[in-house]
Amino acid sequence: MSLELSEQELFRRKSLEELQNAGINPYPAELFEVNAKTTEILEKYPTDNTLFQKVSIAGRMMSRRIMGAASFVELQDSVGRIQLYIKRDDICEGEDTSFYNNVFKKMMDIGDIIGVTGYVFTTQMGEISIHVTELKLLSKSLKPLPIVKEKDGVVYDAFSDPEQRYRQRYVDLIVNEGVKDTFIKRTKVIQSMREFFNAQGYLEVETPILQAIPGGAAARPFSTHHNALNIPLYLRVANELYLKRLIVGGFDGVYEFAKDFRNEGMDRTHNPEFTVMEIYVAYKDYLWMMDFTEKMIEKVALDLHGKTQVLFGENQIEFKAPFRRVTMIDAIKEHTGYDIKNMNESQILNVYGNLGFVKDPSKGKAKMIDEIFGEKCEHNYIQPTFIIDYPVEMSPLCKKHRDNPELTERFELFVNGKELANAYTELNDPIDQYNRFYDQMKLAARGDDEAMFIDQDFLRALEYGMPPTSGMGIGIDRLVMFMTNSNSIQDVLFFPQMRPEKKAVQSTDEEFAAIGVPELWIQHIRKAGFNTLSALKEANINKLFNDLNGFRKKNKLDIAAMNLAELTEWISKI
RNA sequence: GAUUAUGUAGCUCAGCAGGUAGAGCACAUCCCUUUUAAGGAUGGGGUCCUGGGUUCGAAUCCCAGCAUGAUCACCA
Repeated sequence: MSLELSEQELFRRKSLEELQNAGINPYPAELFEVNAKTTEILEKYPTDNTLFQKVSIAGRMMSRRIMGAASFVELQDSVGRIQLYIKRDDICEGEDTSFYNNVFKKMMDIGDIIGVTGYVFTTQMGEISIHVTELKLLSKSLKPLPIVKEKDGVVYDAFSDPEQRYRQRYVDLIVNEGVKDTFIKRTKVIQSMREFFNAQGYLEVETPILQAIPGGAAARPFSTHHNALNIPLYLRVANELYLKRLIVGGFDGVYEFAKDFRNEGMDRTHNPEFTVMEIYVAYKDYLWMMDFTEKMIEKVALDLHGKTQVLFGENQIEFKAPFRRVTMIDAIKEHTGYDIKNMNESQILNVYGNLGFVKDPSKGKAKMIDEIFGEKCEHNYIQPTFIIDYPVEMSPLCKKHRDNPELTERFELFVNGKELANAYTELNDPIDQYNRFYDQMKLAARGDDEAMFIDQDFLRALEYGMPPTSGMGIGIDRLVMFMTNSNSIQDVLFFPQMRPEKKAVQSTDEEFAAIGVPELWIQHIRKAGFNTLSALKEANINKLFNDLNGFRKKNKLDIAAMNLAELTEWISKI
């Protein structure tokens, strides 16, 4: 990024000054009365063209075509765009045409926010437009916007650089069609789910983000430090253990839309902070929760799209309940041919090896089964599918299966080959829970760095008694990706995590002046590439001398040539 | 973290057998009273990501770094 203002930015700053000199406040304080939206006009006017004959509307000027004494402007408000027809004699008073010729044509630019009043009509080309009778500048734009044009669905000169789109999301939202809609849909997804939960009387709650023991999921946490208590604290990786404490406390159902934080890799489907909805309902089991989950997702699809089929990439996903249910063992049998039912650890190790995995003694039975599933099965489940009944070691917070103590009552929902939701019949036997935590410690000792810590207070809560409960967590970012046909998590987060932007350092004018650089030279020295005093000092003085005078000559600067003595004098003062 | 691609004007991109840096849009000036991504004419605008190296000469070739994307690893 250049430190200097571009020519276009300089023009706009000059226009700003000229506006002020002309007595026009480029940033007026008073409200601007708006009585219509662009899309509302475009929808209603064709059916009744007596409407909108005294319309007042505000937004951003996105394009401008000046045809002599008349101009066409595209005005963009929060919902859409409409064309304005601006005629010199209609916005000027009497013979004085300066408002049109100077203020509108010269001092205003694409990107400025304006308010207009006028009446709606249809142009000869058949486009519904506003014939402007009054025009007011509401906010001057000093940075030129990227100009994106579109005709018949073809976009020209799209603003597409991901770095700029994500770092400057505001620009992305202004110029790229459809970006706003994705985020509106994101909010609708959450609203739809909230309605679904509230209708059944479940309580939305908030639980700690800063946790002394980061529990509830096997993941590496971010750590921080609390000064007053002088203890380490962690950003939560899950809120599960807190929500279950609330079920112990006597709520029938609690849920939270939670930001979780995991200190792991970033890619198209992972951001360090992400949103998860977790819900826990007393006196239910995972079979009930499957019904509940598929109904919830069906409702979300209907609320967003009015139908249950949603296009994702090349796949048409059918979210109509009920979803298919497959046990993990059947899934592995189906996709590898191996029936691992009733196998012990060494038998599974064999299968694991046969399937081409590298044997690793730190990996327990469950971890191997999980890898086999992840590698061989997961990607096959394009249509929503519940995978159920996971091995017990993989699920330390989940109740053992009612029919088979090797398994747990757990399901994960897969869509388009990706995990979307995860749920259990929750473990509420405190002794069993203690033993499972203990097993996790042993796994940790074997080298599994994702094994969980023991949360003593959570065990204490279970000792008081937790009703049979089912809990479910669902990744909101992923759900939104599916519902908006977004290929990347960065497209459904307003501000995805990025590496910090490089900040170019620059010495101030005062610092340059302090070593004796004449005011006239300061900006030219910067422009010639010497932004800091230390850059001057480090440069070879003869090269510096040549560079600066070369710059002067090349740019035909109307200032005296630099002499070497003068230059040496500056450098000596740094 | 690994591999790889990309980084040139405000935006989108050409240029790269090494020899004065280009286009479209945007911008400026002038002309034009209803245009439809674009009315006409003329013009200005560049640390070719950064730093080294090779060379008489580097946007172009080599090395390192930075940023971004993709793939993989990591992520139940």
